[in-house]
Amino acid sequence: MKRKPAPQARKPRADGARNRQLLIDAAKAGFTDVGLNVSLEEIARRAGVGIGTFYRHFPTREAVVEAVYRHEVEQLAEAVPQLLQTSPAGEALHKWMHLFVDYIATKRIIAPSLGTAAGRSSNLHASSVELITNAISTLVKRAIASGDVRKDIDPSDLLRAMVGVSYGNPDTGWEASARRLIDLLMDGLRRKSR
Amino acid sequence: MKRKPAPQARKPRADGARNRQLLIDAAKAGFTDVGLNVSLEEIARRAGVGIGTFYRHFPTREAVVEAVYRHEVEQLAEAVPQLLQTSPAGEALHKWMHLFVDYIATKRIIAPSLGTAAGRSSNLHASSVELITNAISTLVKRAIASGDVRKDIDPSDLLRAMVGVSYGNPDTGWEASARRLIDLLMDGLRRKSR
DNA sequence: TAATATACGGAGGATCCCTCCGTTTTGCAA
DNA sequence: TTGCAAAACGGAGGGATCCTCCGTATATTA
Repeated sequence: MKRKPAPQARKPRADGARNRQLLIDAAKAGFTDVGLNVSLEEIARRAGVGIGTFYRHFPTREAVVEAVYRHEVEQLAEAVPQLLQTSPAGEALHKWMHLFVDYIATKRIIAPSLGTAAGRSSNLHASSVELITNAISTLVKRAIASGDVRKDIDPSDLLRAMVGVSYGNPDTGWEASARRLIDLLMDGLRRKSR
Repeated sequence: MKRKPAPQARKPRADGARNRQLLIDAAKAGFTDVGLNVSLEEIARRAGVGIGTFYRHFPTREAVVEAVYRHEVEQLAEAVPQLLQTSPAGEALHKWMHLFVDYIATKRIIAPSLGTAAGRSSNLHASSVELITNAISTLVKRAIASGDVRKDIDPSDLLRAMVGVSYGNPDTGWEASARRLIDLLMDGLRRKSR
């Protein structure tokens, strides 16, 4: 029987957190540069850490893929307040839509590996859908309130349009095309319905 | 400068063709038994050939995956005339629908690896869609002509229904469920609209 | 049957996966 | 500050896999 006189956990070590982030960044770079099958040792090499460190943070390849994806979604969500602070609402929405293209770009690469270990992956999917929906809803509301875009915009429709713009396309050159269409979409949004 | 006095190629060696087929069968078995990541050496072992022979037939893992898929589709197409010869048209259609479940079963496994080497894979997809569409159209037409099924059946709808039955389902037990639904579907088809 | 194009088989070097453990660093308390 | 223990680091190394290369065996043709 053990007492637990000090349930207060120790503060997580700074190097641990730093290396974890380095690994996630290196993994994303590796996926986009080399492909979904980058060797885990190369990811560790890019991050400047030993292979042992890699495996302590991510016990399986799946784990690092999931971490990269989760980080992408979080970035998308966290960008919202920051964009709203530094740009007018309409411009914030526009910039965010371009961030979304980045997000889709990496998602297209790692998607085949995301669903592999079924089960809890559906949780991941559900929570990411929610985060993204909230993000775009907030941005649209603010842009409507500030008069930057027309009033009759359903955030879900806009989201679907962006997904369609990014997914329905052929493999090569989809990204440039998606960005052009996003700009077009934004022009349309700005035509106020008065 | 070389002449080409005898453009007639030599007949392909029998052992080569045989081993190629053995490898495709072994690969399919390996994918379903072990998973998409079976080692290529195990596939060669199952086929009873050396690893060198494997690589001569399939230079990459992708190549063998594609060959397995192509073979599945071909089997589906080739089954049509044979079924029509040995069974009444309605039964032929019913049997073929069950073959289709087998096809989906392996497709579900290897699909993540099919799109990997983009580009010509779209050709593969297009041609397989065509083969399958032709197959089911032929069967439906014959079954209608023989009076085995009702007249108002659109082969494309039927195909979509079968895909939906097989794909919309959860991971475990989908196959049994799909087969039950297929039988149900067939019962519905047999109710003549007169 | 002889000749030769074709296919076979597997050894071996390179790479990758993952574990294990001695060493180093960091946070906390004295 | 200093000392200590928890936490993290790094990389050697065994096992598995990938893929090439080349000597040997076999089918086809004449």
